[in-house]
Amino acid sequence: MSRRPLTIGRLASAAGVNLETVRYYERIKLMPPPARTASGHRAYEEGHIRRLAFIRRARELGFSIEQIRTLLALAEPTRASCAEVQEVAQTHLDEVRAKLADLAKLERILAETVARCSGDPAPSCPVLDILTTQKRA
Amino acid sequence: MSRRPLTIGRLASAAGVNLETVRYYERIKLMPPPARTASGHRAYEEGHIRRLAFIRRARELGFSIEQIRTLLALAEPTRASCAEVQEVAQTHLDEVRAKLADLAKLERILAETVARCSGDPAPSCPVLDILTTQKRA
DNA sequence: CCTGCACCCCGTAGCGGCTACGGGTGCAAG
DNA sequence: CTTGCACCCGTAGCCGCTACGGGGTGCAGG
Repeated sequence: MSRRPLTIGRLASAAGVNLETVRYYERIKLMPPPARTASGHRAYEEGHIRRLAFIRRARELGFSIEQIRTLLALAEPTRASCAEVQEVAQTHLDEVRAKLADLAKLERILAETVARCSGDPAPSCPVLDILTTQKRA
Repeated sequence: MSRRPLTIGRLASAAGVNLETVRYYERIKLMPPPARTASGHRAYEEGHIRRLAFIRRARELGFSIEQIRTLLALAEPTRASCAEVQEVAQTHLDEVRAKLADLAKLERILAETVARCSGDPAPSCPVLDILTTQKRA
């Protein structure tokens, strides 16, 4: 119920997004071009906050810009289909799981290797050993 | 024990790295500029393979280019100090663990949400709900 | 000897998803 | 009236490559 004009700065902080990012989203047509004041300043409405907040939460959940484009289209009131949304989300979940597995493997190797470090100013080091060892994927 | 000249293509495949990436590493001074044949082709030596393979393994372990620069300096035979190497690796391990934790949280939220999808062409969808819900970090 | 082809040369632009910079207006409070 | 912030715009930079285009080189087969 704010009466102040919805400038880009206010929109950005209302949605918890960087101001420059809002302009970027407009450039790549993720956000629609808003109305302008006589002097050319952007004038947003409540709906823009909701859209931007949606985008922000989707980004936090790691969805790509293109996936968000799809989700936004599917989120249109007339259009919503849980099955189609589920497909996008499942694809993303699969990608997240793949990255997670990779990162976990990495963590294990690094943790084991670092743990074997003496911490001495010695010339032999397990970390360098693992990087120098001839092993091919 | 190969007698064939070590061209960039051979070096790249010996170390398991893309050819363009080798030239990129040279541009950013991660690989030293090699000797050249009369016609200007790069002529590498065995040492270059070892250095490039080191870089590749470090990249696979997720070290940044700048971290690798440091590791390569510390790996110099005269220079090696396990304590200093350990510090770089520990920093990287901390970063990996932070990403891992974030990604795990993400995975849980996505998995839970997707699991609640009906799969119907219904207008209500848990995935859209979570993106539309007003919650601020 | 000539042709064809793989390999090499170089510089530059593109990817994703922003972020920063620079130089210019608009506008409101003190 | 002046200060100073918020906004305007276009462009370049970040990381770590990858791709593209338009050439030149080197070697094997015919």
